[in-house]
Amino acid sequence: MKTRIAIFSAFKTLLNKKRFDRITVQEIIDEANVGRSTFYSHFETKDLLLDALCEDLFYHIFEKDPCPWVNKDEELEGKLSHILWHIREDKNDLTEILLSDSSELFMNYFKKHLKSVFQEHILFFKIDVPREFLLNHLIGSFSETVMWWVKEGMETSPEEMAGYFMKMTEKH
Amino acid sequence: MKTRIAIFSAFKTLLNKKRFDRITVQEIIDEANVGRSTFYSHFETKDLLLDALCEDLFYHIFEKDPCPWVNKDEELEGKLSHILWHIREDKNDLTEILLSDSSELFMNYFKKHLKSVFQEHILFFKIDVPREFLLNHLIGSFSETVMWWVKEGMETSPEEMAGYFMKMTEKH
DNA sequence: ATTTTAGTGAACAAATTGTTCTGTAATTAT
DNA sequence: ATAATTACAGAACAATTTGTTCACTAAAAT
Repeated sequence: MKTRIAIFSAFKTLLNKKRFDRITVQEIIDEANVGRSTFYSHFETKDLLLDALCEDLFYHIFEKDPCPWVNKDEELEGKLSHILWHIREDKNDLTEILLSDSSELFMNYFKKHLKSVFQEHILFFKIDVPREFLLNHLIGSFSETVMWWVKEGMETSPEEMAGYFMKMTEKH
Repeated sequence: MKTRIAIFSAFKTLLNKKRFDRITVQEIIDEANVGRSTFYSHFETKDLLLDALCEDLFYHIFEKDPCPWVNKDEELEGKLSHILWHIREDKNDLTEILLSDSSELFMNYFKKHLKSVFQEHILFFKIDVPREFLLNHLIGSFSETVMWWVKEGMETSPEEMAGYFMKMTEKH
């Protein structure tokens, strides 16, 4: 477990310095102070390391657990600000990574999870466009919202931010 | 010039088969039937080849030239459907590339150009959110719209598609 | 105390990168 | 037509990277 964390940590450090596809396994090994064979016994591939890191980073953010500061019967807007809270509170360098050159890789993972969030609320939107288009639009534009927010330093409060997003896609 | 086209063509072929970062210069050379030194005399790097290809692919789409099917004093919706027309009419395998695993790389380039398009119309939106957020939202969600449209086979007409997009972000 | 389990690091072949060099074909200019 | 210039081929190069294997050591669990 200690090795796994060391590799994750080294990987995150490197992600802040250079693009994912320019990072070599060798560099990760050196940065993590880990034997070559040890790395490969933990992760088959650099890609699978990325997947594992995503899992690790986003696990908390989408947990279904009740959260002290939001009630269970929350509306979409509440759920979204809940997600924003988690991102800001995160202690795993998630926001640093979202500022890196490889942020898209992580956003892709993020979007996959967002799908189920929006799917539950899709029927409340009374806009006359194909449902699949609407879903895609909401996922895409919310993840863009998150990226913008993080880049701006997350000074706007999560609630206000969720409010901005909702304003953009009024239910009519 | 012939060599340049051969390299572009080989690169596009490979992009349909595998991710950008898994494509090697060697493969491009082999596919293009081009000498090693020839490749490097044309493109310093695989990354710069990508840039050049983007330039090539998107040049026509954002050209300012008057277009037969749209008048000059077009509104945003008209401009957007104009862009969609160009994407569908394109004969440079653009849509194939937008379906590839490396589509994000091309969408990033696309977004850069979209900025100026939306900037000219940003003041017409009367939504009470920060202007920079609004701009980011429009660029992001329109590029998501394009991706969705391409993935769906571009069966919806450009005009209708632009209409869907505009419906999502009503000016209030 | 002994048996797993986890980690080290060296060595390996194969592949890739970017450069340099020599030689050849194709243009362009004179 | 001849000469000069430019474009391309392809071999060779050292340096790096990749993924695997092996023999060996440290730590944990039984």
